[in-house]
Amino acid sequence: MSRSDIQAPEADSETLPKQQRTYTIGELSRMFEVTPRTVRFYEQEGLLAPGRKGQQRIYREKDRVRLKLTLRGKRLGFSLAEIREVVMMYDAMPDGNARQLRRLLEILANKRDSLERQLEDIRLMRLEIDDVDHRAREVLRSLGQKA
Amino acid sequence: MSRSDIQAPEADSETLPKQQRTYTIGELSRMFEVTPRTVRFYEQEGLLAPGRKGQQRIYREKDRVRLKLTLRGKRLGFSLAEIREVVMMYDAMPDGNARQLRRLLEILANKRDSLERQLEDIRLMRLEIDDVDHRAREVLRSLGQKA
DNA sequence: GACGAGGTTTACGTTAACGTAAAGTGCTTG
DNA sequence: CAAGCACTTTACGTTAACGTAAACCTCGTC
Repeated sequence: MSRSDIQAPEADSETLPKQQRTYTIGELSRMFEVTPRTVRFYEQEGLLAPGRKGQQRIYREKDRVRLKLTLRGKRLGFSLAEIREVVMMYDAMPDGNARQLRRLLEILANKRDSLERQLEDIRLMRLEIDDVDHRAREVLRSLGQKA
Repeated sequence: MSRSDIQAPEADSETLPKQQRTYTIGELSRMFEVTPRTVRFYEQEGLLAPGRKGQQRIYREKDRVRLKLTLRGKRLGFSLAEIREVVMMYDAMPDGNARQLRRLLEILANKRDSLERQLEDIRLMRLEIDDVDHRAREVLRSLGQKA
């Protein structure tokens, strides 16, 4: 090992003062089962803002959380633009002027409404699925086959 | 009014034997707040199969329900291909051979899983939103402004 | 019979969210 | 030092889900 004194080696990976853990793009993408391309694309879209060591990206906890939130939003069918709306304003909060904050509250209320609608949609779709399921099983039984 | 005997006029719109009510593409698209283009596109993708009177499309209850289900699926972030998977097999059921039916049950189980994951995602995202909401309100208060 | 309101087909355009390929950089290991 | 990873930038390609425009029918109406 000819590494000099660049930074702490990843020897002790679990016993850190909660502040230092970083990730490479490869680690992150494996962790969430996305490609590096996707991670870079999210950065380009303003959803992530990793640091750099030379030309390499270094991701911190904050970035990992953001990525997690982003992917969760995607699973719910939100666009990256919508996700950014919330995620970024969350960061812009500390220095937040009142207008921005009110705008944020507005957006949050909208998201909440959207989620409620989704809940209802899920409920209904479940009913439909159960219905189709029942019918299918009955037809199967009428064919003399067991479930 | 010089319409002859093409079909029942829409005079009695509520007292029909449950069998005859039809819709034009314009009616449907207004009803669901989508463009006619969208409705035609869904047909092209195999999600709708309206009848024809001459060159005009005529939609029945069945088509309206399909459209409703399709849009619900979209709100939940499913692709048209995924939606078609379920919607079409639902129709293919009556004549269903056992293999098709088992395949359908499989698909349904997957959808159910997907919905459960979404429920969890919604739950988590709600927590996040509430959190951000709280923080924002507190910052606002610290600025001497109410809510 | 001109016309306006709806419908139709055909076809090219657009946006989001990446995929994929090429060519280069930096480290470490045989 | 050659080779091999893992990372980087640049840039063009691709797919889904429509939008948009043009050009055409077909009514009932003025």
